[in-house]
Amino acid sequence: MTKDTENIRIKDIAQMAGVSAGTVDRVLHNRGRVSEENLKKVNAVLKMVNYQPNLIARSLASKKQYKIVAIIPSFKKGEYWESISKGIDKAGNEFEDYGVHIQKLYFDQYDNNSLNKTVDELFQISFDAVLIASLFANSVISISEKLDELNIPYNYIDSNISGQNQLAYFGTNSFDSGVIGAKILLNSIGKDANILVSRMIHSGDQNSNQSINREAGFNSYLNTVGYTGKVHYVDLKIGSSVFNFSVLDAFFESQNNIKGIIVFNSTCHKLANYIKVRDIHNLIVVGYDVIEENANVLREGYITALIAQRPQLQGYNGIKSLCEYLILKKRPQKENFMPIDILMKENVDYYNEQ
Amino acid sequence: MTKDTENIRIKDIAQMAGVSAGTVDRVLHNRGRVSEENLKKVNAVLKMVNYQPNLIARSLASKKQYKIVAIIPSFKKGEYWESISKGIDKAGNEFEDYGVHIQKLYFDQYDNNSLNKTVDELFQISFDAVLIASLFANSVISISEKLDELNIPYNYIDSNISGQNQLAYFGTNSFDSGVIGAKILLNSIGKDANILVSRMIHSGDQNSNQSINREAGFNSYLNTVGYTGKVHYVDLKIGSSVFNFSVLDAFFESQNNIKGIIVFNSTCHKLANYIKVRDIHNLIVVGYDVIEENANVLREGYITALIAQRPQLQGYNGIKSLCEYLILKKRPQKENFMPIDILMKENVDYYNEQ
DNA sequence: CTGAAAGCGCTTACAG
DNA sequence: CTGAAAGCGCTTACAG
Repeated sequence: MTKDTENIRIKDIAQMAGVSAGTVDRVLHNRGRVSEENLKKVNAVLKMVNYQPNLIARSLASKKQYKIVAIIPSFKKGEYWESISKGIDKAGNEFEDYGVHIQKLYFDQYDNNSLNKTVDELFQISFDAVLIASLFANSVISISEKLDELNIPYNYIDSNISGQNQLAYFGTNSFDSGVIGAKILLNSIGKDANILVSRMIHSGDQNSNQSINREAGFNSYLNTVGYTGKVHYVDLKIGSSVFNFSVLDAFFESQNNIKGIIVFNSTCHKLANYIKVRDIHNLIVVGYDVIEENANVLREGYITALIAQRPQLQGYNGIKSLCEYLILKKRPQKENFMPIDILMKENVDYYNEQ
Repeated sequence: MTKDTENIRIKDIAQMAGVSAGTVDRVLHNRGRVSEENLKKVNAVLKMVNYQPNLIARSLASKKQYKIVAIIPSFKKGEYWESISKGIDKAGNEFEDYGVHIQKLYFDQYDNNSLNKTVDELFQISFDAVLIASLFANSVISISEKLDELNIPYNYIDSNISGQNQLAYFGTNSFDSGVIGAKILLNSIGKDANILVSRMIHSGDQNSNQSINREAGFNSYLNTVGYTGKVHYVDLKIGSSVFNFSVLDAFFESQNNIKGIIVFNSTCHKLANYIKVRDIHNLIVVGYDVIEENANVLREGYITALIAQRPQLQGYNGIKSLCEYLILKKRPQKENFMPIDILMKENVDYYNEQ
C-alpha cells in the first residue's frame, strides 16, 4: 500500500541515462542546451519510466514567483462579490507556498465604464495570469484580445462569453438559471398570473451579461409553457430606498393583481423589504444569490426561493485552475458550469460553501 | 504585494536566540532535550516573530508517513458510495506528497453485522487515523471507544452520532433533510393526501442512522403542519425486482388513493421504474441522492425531486481534515453540516461536485 | 553543451 | 542537552 510505483528521481534518470541531473532537468523543461545525443538518451529513459516529479521539492528549489490579477467588482461586507473574493483568497493562500501572489483590481458592477478604467490600470502592471469577472461583454472581449496578444492566460467567472480564448469559465449557465427561476415561480402562481420583474438602473450603458441571460431564460420558459399572464417591469435604484418605495407604491397602486415577483440579481431583499413594510401578502418572490440580506428575508418568508450559484467556489476554482496551469501546465476544462442551487427557508441555513 | 510579512526561517530564529537550528526545531515540536535556559530564549524570540513554518520544506525533509483507514460500504459503479469514495481518493491524492496513504476497508451497508467483521480487520493493521461511515450507531460507538483508548483520531461521515469523541463530522443534518423531503412532498400533494413510504429490508438487525433520522424529520414535519392523510409503508428488497414488483402490485391494488411517495435512501429509482413500467400517473415522488439511476428517472419525470448531500465533498473533507490534523495539528470544527441540495429536472444536469 | 556544487527550509541521526 | 552536518528532490548559477 505504501508504494504502488517505486519513486524514481531525477538523479535515477540521470544515472540510467549516463548523464548529470542538470541535463535531465534541461530535457524535462525544454530549457535547451542539450546535445542531440544526450537528448535521445534521456528521452529513452523517460519513455520507460513513469517519472512523477516531486512538486514539493520543485517549488522549494524554485524561486519562481507568479502574479495573478483578479478583476472583480468592489463590494461592501455582506454583498454578493464578497463571497467570490473569499474564494479567491482561499485559493491564493493555498498556493502561496508555491510562489503565487494575487492582486485584486476593482470596478463598479453597475457601471460598465468603470471596468474600462480598471483595465487601463491592469496594463500598467506586470502579471502572469488574469481572472476576470466578465460582467460586461464588450470590455471583457477587448481585454481578452489584448491578453491573447501577450499570450497571457485568463479565466472568466460569473458569466461566460463564447468565442473567446479564455482558459476556462467557472459559473452557472445563466440562461438555465433563468429557466429555473421561471419554473419555480410558475409552479406556485400558475401560467396565467401576472408577474413583476424588478430591475436595477445602471450608470453605464450596458446591463450585465448575467441579468440579460437570466431574463432570456426566464422568457424562454414562459413561451415554452404557454404563459398567458402579463409581465410588468419596474426599475429601481441600487442606493435609494426612498426612490424605490415611491416607484413601487406607484406601481402597486396601478396594478393590484400581481401574483409573483422575480429579481434577476442579488438585490431581491430590497423588494422583499418593501413587501414586509407595506405588509403585502400572498406574493411569491423569487430571487438570486444567498447573501445575508436575502437569507434573512427568506427565513422570514418574504422571499419564497433563492437560486444560487456557488460564488465562493467560482472564485476559488477560477484562481486554482490558473495556478495549476502556471505551475503544472495543467489545462482545465474550458466550460465548468456550477450547480444551480435552490434554497428555501428550510435548507438555507445549511447553505455554506464547504 | 509580494511580502506582507517578511519570511523568517528557523535559521533566523536560531540566530536571534543564539542557539542552533536543531534546538529551535526541538522547541517548535516539543521534542524535549532542551535546557530550561535555551527554551526560554527560543520562546522569547518565537513570541516576537510570527513564525510561519514552510510546510513544503517540512514535508520534503520529513520522512514521516501517515496511514489513514477509511471504513465505508462497498459499492458497484454508479451507486451512492462511489461518490464518497471518489472524494476520499481526491483528498488522498492531494496529500500523497505529504506522506499520506489511504487504505479502504469495506462493509455491507445493508448488514450491520458486516461492519463488525470489518472492524476486526481494522485492528489487525496499524494506522494513524480513521474515517468512518457511521451507518450503524452501535458498531460505530464501539469502534470509537477503542480508538479513544488508543488515542487515534477519527472522523464520521454520512450521519452523525452525538456524545462521541469524533474529531469531526461531515454530512447533512439527516433530520432536517427529512423535514425538507416532507415539505416538498406536501407542497405538491397537500396536507390530507395519502403517502407511501418505501423502505428496504435489511439483513442485519439495525436500520441505518440516516434513514431513521430522515424519517423522524419527515414525521415531525407532518405533525407540525397538521397532516391528516394516511402514511402507508412497503418493504422492498435491494436485489429483487421480481419481489418488489409483486409487493408493489399488491399494495397498489389495495390502495388507489396514494398521491405521494417518498424513499429515504438512494433507491428511489427502483420505485420510479415500477411507476414507469406500470404507467402510473400523477404521483409526486421524492427521493434522496443524485446517483445516475435516480438522475435518469428524474429527467424523465418519474421522480419529482431529489434531495442530495454532497457525498464527494463528505469523503474529501473527511480525509482532508484528518490529514491537516496529522500534519499541522489543525483541529477542525466538530460538526460540519453539508448543504441540503434540492434537485429538479431543470437543475440536475449541473449538479456535479466541483 | 555539460557536470559538479550550492541552495531552497526543514528534519534527522550523530558525536560530544 | 547541543550543534554541525547531511539529506529530502529539485533548480540554479557557474566554470569549463
